[in-house]
Amino acid sequence: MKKNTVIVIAGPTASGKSQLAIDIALGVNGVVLNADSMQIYQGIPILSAAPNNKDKQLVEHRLYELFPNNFRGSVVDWLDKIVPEIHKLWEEGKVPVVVGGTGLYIDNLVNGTTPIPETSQAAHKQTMSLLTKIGVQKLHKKLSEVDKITAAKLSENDTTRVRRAYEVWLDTQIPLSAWYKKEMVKKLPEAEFFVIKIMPGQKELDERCYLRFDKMMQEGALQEAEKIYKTNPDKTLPAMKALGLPELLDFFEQKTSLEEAVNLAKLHTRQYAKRQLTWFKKQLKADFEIDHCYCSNKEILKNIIFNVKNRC
RNA sequence: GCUCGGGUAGCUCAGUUGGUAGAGCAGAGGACUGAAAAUCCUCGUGUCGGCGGUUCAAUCCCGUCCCCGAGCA
Repeated sequence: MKKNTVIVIAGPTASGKSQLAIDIALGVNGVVLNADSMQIYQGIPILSAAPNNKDKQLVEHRLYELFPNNFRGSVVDWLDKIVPEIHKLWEEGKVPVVVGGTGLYIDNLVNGTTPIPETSQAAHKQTMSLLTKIGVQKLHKKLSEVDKITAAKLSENDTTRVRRAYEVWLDTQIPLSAWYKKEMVKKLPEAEFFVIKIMPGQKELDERCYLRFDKMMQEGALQEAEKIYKTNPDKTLPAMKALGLPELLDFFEQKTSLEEAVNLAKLHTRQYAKRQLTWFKKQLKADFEIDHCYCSNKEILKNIIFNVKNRC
């Protein structure tokens, strides 16, 4: 295998990614690296399904629980962490096995990032206050005056993207659409990626989503949520959106029963898995695809490792 | 048994001063380049509880029956 190999495992929640990552890492002298936007935060290991001690004993895991949960992280914060980590592993003669369900992160790692500088606090704050003052639709209108192309592409209700586009314009005086014409910058141009997708059918996945949350509850998800609840968290923080956490916080605030919270958490997990499936289907190209959830299948594992060694 | 509510989409409910009805959630599909476990887009025929009556026309008015809830006996 080449020295600059990076194995990437993508797939929806509950598809068995983490298990596959461990099995592959064991087979190729690898180290598992996190590519999940929730598992980068501290204080929610159960709800975010971060690897447990048993997993960590089997094979080394890095880039989990990196930031405090009141930190607003982004793809770039993660890239800044994972890129040096991959270099380090290459030097150690180990294979990085990147695993996670956050398509955007994987996409940026594999295909690169538009070289927009980090937006200033001032631009961010100004946009946020504008947003709360005039609302998304009017902000979208303002955006269309300075960046017609982006505005036309976005729904006038798309808070996240309208905000981002306006912020970039405000900060750089260059429209986002102009930035997108520039060439993407790959942070690991020398890397040889081998992308594995797990793409199970929905029915199979549904059941696993439900079971997954039951298991979380058995492992102490409620206690974890209670700890967060006691810190009186800002619910707009990314980490506070971890599936199940908003629902359990509602329970502690006596807005719902526990049963209802659990049912909703399961539902939302299922809906999320579906969104991931859609994303991976078209947005990410794979070198190897599995059409069922992975449960330590030796044949599949052998096949994958054979393919990796053959190609990389 | 009587009185009052209510029975409308898979669920919670709007609504029609009579011209056969629409939101949220759920469901299906889709988008996605710095909050992505986020954010957003598209898709709505259902004996309007049953049966009669009045009417050109009834889910709406009247009668009656059935079911659910509350109160009174």
